[in-house]
Amino acid sequence: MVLGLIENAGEATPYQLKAFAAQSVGNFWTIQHAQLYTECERLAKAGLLAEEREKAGRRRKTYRLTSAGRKALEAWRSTPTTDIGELRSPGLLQLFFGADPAPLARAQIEAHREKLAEYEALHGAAKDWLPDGQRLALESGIAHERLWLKFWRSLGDNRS
Amino acid sequence: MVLGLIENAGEATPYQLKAFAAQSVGNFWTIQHAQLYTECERLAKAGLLAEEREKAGRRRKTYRLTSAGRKALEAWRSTPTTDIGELRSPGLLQLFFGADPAPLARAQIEAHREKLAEYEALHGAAKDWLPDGQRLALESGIAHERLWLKFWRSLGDNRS
DNA sequence: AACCATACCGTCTAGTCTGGATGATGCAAA
DNA sequence: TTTGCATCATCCAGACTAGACGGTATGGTT
Repeated sequence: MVLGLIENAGEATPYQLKAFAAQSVGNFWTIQHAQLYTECERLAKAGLLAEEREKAGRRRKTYRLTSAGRKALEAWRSTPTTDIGELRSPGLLQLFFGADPAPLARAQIEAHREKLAEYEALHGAAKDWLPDGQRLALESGIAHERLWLKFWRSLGDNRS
Repeated sequence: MVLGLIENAGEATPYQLKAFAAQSVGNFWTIQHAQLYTECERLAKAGLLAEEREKAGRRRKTYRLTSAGRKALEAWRSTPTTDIGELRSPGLLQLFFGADPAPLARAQIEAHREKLAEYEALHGAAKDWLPDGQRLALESGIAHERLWLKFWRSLGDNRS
């Protein structure tokens, strides 16, 4: 993920990566911001990133891909994973263990509705210039949000 | 999750919990088996579980809910979460960062198809006696698998 | 010119979790 | 009796989490 973000950006500080991630890939794959700093260091030590540090002031570290980094990213990208991940929905966990469906459904509907609105706004604004992969990932996110809404609406009192 | 599993089981050793989780909640919420041992200890220390250890042989530790544990579980269960979790699909991540859709789609379709078949077999066998929450969670899993299949089939060469 | 509010940016820590190795016990078949 | 397999528990290094904390730059106010 870090290599991919840096490829997109050309070059970036960890702090910038944090901002990039927050409004794109972060919607379905999150990491802590502190992690970005250690991960960049690790990747630099492994020779996949080149590090350049400001001499004065904030002494920001800027990273860019090395050719080894580009190669590693490309290798990862061209090896289709068969890992399907997991849903990891806290609401589903509560339901699984016997929570009362109606109030849970209300809470989840509200939250998913917000998320869906956010995705749709983004999609409307960006669908024409987003790279294919990013647009497809967003569309997948939208479809999943719609499914969640359908699921939770089918429970409970059907009033929202 | 641990409290919920132990409530279901009445009493259990961490090793048994591992088995219970693997074929139920583990499908959408996984933890490492080593974690079950430390988590049970932690919960026992917090007074939520009672621990009983065999005197001889394997010296297994068996856990059951204390009344405080029952209360904590019930409190968690009756506080609907607004956390919607995240997708965290490695395949989607590759797609997002520009992977070639066709071969990726093939790999994902195959994996999701297997998972769906597993869920459907389980659903067919257990839908009549499973508690509502567990059945609904399973049905939600099935719906998501179908969505994933639809998504990945819409990419690539459409040949599977 | 001194001050202040706010954004920007990076680091740190304790506790938790991961992946997987390691090793021990019990049981049944050869 | 040995051997092999399933059962069961623990351990470790490294990674990650949640969030506190602290420093730096900028522009506006007094």
